[in-house]
Amino acid sequence: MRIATWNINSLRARMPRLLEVIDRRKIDVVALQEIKAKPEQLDLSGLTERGFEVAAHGLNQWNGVALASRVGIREIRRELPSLPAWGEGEDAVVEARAIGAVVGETARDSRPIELWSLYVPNGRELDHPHYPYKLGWLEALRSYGEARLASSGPGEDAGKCSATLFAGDFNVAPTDADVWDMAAFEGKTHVSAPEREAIAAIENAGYVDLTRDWLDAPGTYTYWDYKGLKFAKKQGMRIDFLFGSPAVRAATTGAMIDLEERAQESTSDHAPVIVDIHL
DNA sequence: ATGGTGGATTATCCA
Repeated sequence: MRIATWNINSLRARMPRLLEVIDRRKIDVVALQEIKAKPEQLDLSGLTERGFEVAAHGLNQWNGVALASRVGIREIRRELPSLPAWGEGEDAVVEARAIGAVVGETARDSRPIELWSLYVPNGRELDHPHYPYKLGWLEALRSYGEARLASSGPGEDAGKCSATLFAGDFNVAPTDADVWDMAAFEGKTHVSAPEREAIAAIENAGYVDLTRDWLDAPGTYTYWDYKGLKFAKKQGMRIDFLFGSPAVRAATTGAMIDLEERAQESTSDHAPVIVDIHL
């Protein structure tokens, strides 16, 4: 099963590109972020013609996530537990920045995976209220991930429960090698110690970055700002990840970042990140 | 020091 995660920066603007990536890379399941649309605004015919089931979740024009699978969607989970709300008083909402689904119980793949498409809040500035919101959001993710592993003891269906995958745009570069120039990020979000500690806590809970071992580091990034020809100058950041539980990690046979796609005209500022998993 | 680009929505906001 080939699983991709892609911050697509508008699913409506980018549907032709998504279909081309799916066809060229033979993607079975894709987690999308920044779909920038409400589910009812989407024309999904290109995906359904290819045998995909789609689940989308979005509240406004800039966040919003989706999952598309052609190995089946058995069950949809619309929100992670205990995500913090953003906003004041009556306007406070739990933003649509996570959608989960259990996918992949087919003849080819003997065990299903609980897969989450995540858009971790950006944080904006270190002194902005969105920054502690981001840290709280990551802590809620860690807590859920830890509970998932703890609940899958040997007594009860351990293999099934522990096949968990958190895929998406984490808006954190976990190490200095994951940004093109640390000096350019002094005093900025995405590289601060608390953000990196929040990612490390998810790793310490038992989740593994499935791509790191398969990449040529440094300089293998997933995001390059549209501004200033950053892709041509190889000035990017690695902020898009698939974090797998031990069962998923053991079943991973390869990974790549689709730099070909990022080089196309009219594509997202993020590249698709792709892993092969054989459970 | 500012603005550089792009999307959705419509002159700003967000990334």
